[in-house]
Amino acid sequence: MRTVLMVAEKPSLAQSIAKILSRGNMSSRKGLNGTCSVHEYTGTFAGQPVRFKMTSVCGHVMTLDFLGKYNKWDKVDPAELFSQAPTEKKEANPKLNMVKFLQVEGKGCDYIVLWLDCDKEGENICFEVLDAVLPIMNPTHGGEKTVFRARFSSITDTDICAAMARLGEPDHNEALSVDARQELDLRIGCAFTRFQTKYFQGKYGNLDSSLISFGPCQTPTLGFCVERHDKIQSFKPETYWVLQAKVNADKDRSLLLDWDRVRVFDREIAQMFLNMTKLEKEAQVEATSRKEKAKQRPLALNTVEMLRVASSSLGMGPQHAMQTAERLYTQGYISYPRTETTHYPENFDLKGPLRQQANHPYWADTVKRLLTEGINHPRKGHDAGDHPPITPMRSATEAELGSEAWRLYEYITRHFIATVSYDCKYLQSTISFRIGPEHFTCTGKTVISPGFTEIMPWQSVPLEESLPTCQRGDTFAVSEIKMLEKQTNPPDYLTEAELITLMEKHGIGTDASIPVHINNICQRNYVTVESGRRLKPTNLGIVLVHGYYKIGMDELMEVSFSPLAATGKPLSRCGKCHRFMKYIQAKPSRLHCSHCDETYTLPQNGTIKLYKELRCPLDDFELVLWSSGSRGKSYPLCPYCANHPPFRDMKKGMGCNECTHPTCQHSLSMLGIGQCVECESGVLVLDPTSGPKWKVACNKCNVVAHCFENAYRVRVSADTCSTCEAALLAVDFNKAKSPLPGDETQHTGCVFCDPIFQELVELKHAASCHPMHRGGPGRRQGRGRARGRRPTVKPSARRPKDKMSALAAYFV
DNA sequence: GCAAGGTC
Repeated sequence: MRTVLMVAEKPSLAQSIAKILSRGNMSSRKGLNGTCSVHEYTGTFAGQPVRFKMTSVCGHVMTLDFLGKYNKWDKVDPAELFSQAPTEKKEANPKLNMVKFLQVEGKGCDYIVLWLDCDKEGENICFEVLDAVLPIMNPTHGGEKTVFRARFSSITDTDICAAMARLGEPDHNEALSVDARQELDLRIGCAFTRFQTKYFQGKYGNLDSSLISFGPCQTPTLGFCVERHDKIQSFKPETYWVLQAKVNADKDRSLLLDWDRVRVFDREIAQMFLNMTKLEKEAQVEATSRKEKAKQRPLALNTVEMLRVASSSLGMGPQHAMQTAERLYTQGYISYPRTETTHYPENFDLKGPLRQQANHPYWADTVKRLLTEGINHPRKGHDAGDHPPITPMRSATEAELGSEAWRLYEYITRHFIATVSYDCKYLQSTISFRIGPEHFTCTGKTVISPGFTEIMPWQSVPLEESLPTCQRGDTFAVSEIKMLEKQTNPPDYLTEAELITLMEKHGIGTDASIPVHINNICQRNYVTVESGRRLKPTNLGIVLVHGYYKIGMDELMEVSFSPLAATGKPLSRCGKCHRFMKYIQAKPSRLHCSHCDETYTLPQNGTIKLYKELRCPLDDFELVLWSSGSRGKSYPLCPYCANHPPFRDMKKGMGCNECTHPTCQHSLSMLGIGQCVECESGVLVLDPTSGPKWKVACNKCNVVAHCFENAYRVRVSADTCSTCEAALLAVDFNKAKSPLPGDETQHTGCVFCDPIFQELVELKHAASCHPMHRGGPGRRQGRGRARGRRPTVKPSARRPKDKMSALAAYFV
């Protein structure tokens, strides 16, 4: 007979599930670690009779840590922990000998069914179990499937049986996401903790810097406390004014009325309203209403709510409350105390636990009444698929439990009785008054039936005097009307209960770990617990959190500045997503693609325009035209190439006039004419956008040659000058404006050597006309053919030897 | 000596 090994996440679940699947017909024994049990029974699986072995692990089998040698704080740079230090998986709890236990039980098994909790951590534990067990299980028979995953959402007969009937496979990706989470937690936590601790160690006399920890959960937890502290510190009280009126209800009773305007923040305005009402002798009833309202019974109790109430009403910290609850659970007084669920399964036996309380000295009457008159169905809550809500399982007295455990038990029990009790019903009466032109209201509540508030008296509708019976048109004598000056108050420090709510809302920690994180920030001396279990950050806690904000800077900057995506104007299209990028003019000017979340720096100190919607042939980004002004130079550039140079000999920030692309029409290769007359490495490049005041500009220095004014077309020819190797320019003029001899409108020649062009070219500097920069005798006038390649050949090799003075005269 | 997750 083949054997099916089944593994749950914890011993209690293995037992419950085995009980359901075996219909109570199983034999149980303890495993070798003394903690996990094995429940065995027979049944059918995959159409054959089999033996089932249901057991469990105890949470995670493995834990992630750095290799042992990285434990030496003095010898390891924390930065190494952040990225390079290798990690290894170790047994989470060596005492439990979990791997050995799984292997002993798994040996000789043919199939495995994974009953781990149905969340990511559970999925990860599936693979921890498989790593331990698969190598020692029987070999598979002809590719038959042997690994199964049971997916269930509650521990009920129907759900468990349905899961068994529809087994799937474990999800490796979910498990891997937990591996990633573990590694991030470890690296971030350890690296920053060691860095902070070492940084502050021995620096300040009054600071206990033995351990200054940082973590992805504990630090945000502390952050909430400091945030509240900052709100208190920066609070500026405001004065406001309220009108308060009293009317005579009966002979000896007066009624306090609330002003419909609630309050005003301007004294003179308040005074004006007072003046308008203070001489009135009567308050007139304008309307009355009576509405029946209900205060809902509580949802069934889950861990987080229990911790909240333990803190706020019992003054019991979450860690302590959890320990107490666990003891009550192991002693059989309450059900499993770690659950997110606030919904009882349909077939949950609510009367059983209730009957247990029928003779309790404190609430026997209430319970007996519920049992005889019928219980109310609990409200529909949230089913997280883990465990039923926290429920008292057995009656207990204070003497039996001791004061602390009793108080928690009493609360859990009262809460449970409340969930099967009726809502509290009350009558809300409202009378609307008018005194002069101003409106006032008076409300009163009277309880119709207390419902659950009988067992939870602290939830009672506060006793209020009932309102006099009256109707529209009645009048009451005004006994007093006055103006009260009050002030807005700062919030108080965060209560533990509020912190738990914030953590839950922001997904910091889990129901099981929230108490640990809160405990951590207390133990590390980041916060102290004040009266009413309010958490007041210490100087250390405040300084740390403020420091993190400063490092992040965003928090401070965003107050005054808007993010990139919300700034700038659409200019050119991104080559990746083909959406418009925004041009941010503020220095340093850049283009930002909000879709790709990429920023491209642009050359500074000039203007940027779209360049005819032309695109770079390399990356499809739309080109932009950079210009230093009408008398300066301009060139197209590709935003992507300028930030990611496409060729080896290009540098960041280069435009198309320095691009060595062999065929692109905007490149140096196609528009370059010859070496610069002034600088060593520059090349004069035709600016194709400059007509009709054509320019040739050096792509390195600020030399600009103005030429061929009024030509309607200037092109760089493929031919070169036979004397100086510079590229020839082909120039076209209109007939009317042609400066060419005869009636010529076209001419092709060398810009340096051609006598006809001599009159048509003038050298200037882009930025300055200082004589120092003018070309002249003795200065360097190298130039040469640069087309198709950068002038990598030394200028001197191609410099015409006998033309120095001629060129000097020519260009000045 | 460090994190966070699971469970005892």
